[in-house]
Amino acid sequence: MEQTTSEKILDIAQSLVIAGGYNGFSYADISEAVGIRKASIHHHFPTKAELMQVLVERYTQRARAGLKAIGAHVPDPAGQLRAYLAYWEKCILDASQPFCVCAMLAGEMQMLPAPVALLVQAHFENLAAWLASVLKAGADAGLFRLDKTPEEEADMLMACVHGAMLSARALGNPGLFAAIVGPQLERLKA
Amino acid sequence: MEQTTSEKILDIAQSLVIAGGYNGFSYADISEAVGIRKASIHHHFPTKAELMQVLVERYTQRARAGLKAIGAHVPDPAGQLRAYLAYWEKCILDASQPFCVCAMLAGEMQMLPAPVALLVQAHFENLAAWLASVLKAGADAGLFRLDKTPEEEADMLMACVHGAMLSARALGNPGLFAAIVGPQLERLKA
DNA sequence: ATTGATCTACCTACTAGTAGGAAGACAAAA
DNA sequence: TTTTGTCTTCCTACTAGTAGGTAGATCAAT
Repeated sequence: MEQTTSEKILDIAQSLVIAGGYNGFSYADISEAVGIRKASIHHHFPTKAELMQVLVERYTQRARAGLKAIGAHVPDPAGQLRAYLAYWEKCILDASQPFCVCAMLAGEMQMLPAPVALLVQAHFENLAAWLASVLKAGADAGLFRLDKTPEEEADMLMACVHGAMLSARALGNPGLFAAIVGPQLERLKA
Repeated sequence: MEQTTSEKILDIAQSLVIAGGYNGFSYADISEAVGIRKASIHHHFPTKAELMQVLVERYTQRARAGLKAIGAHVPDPAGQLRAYLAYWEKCILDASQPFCVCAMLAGEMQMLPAPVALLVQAHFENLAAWLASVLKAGADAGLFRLDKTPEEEADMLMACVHGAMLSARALGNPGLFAAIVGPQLERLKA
């Protein structure tokens, strides 16, 4: 076996969350897609809240690892931002993951089980902090010209990324993501 | 009677959509909030899809009227953008309408009844077109310095606004909206 | 012999939606 | 003026289907 049932369940659940959010899928949907009975999913994840907690934990952990990997493999801050944006551009263009799980769930914040909401918030904080650190490094190196503090610029950039995902989806135009986000990177350059 | 039952239903449904999206509320929720039986809601809106269609139609119509009013009452393009952003800033700060209905629904695009999805898309197009027209007017008057075409700059600004709403919600920080969106207006000024 | 994973079968609560009737408003007809 | 009919709104009572979740059995692997 190369992929456990739990992982299959999480993979399917994640794609369902990306498509329709927390209230947009059911155990029956997962059951059908994975090919096991509903009750068997409860064996792996007793409640939907626990399933979502594990799912978001896994997602945010992977995101942290991904950002760390960019930091390790790409030398300059500009390249790091480009790598981050290129990752999402690819995910959206090939429809493999056309939306951020946490951005999706952020819209439903008020209806989420508290532990899940906390994980979503933590992901936003973590992503903003990473962007801020990259922006600061770039500014210190004289590569970026920042109008505001790195933290404020990071919040602005993160919002643009999530908003670009939303626009691409609303207008059914995957290419729009890059069109919106590309110039944001350009204008940072000193 | 100063507000019809239909309007009450739409008002409640709208606040529920803003809180949790299309799949985040039920006729039972509306019933409880309005104080009439479930079946009576079906009298006014036979199906949920029809309810949502009327709701989004009303929302987008009001939005168009609001943008038109800004154009009529505020003379300069910079002031028009400021008025638009100030409107949302107020809505978010006083929590009267902490999210755009269509931005909320855009996340669930794939699960929406087709007629509703079309209305959501139309609202995005309409808002982007208004922003583009204001940006163009400002650029022609020498008030704004645009790096890209007005249409591209409009897409960027719209994404920032929606992303700022999402960040404010995810981080539980209403003030974040203005912090993100304010500098975007600043940097346009020639 | 026990454990983990799966199954069938089921539960309760809730989903959108329907059938049919009661109460009032209003206007036309007696 | 009263009566009749129609329209609107809301109701109780219901349906079929789905939600998340549980109980208990089977079976293969340890």
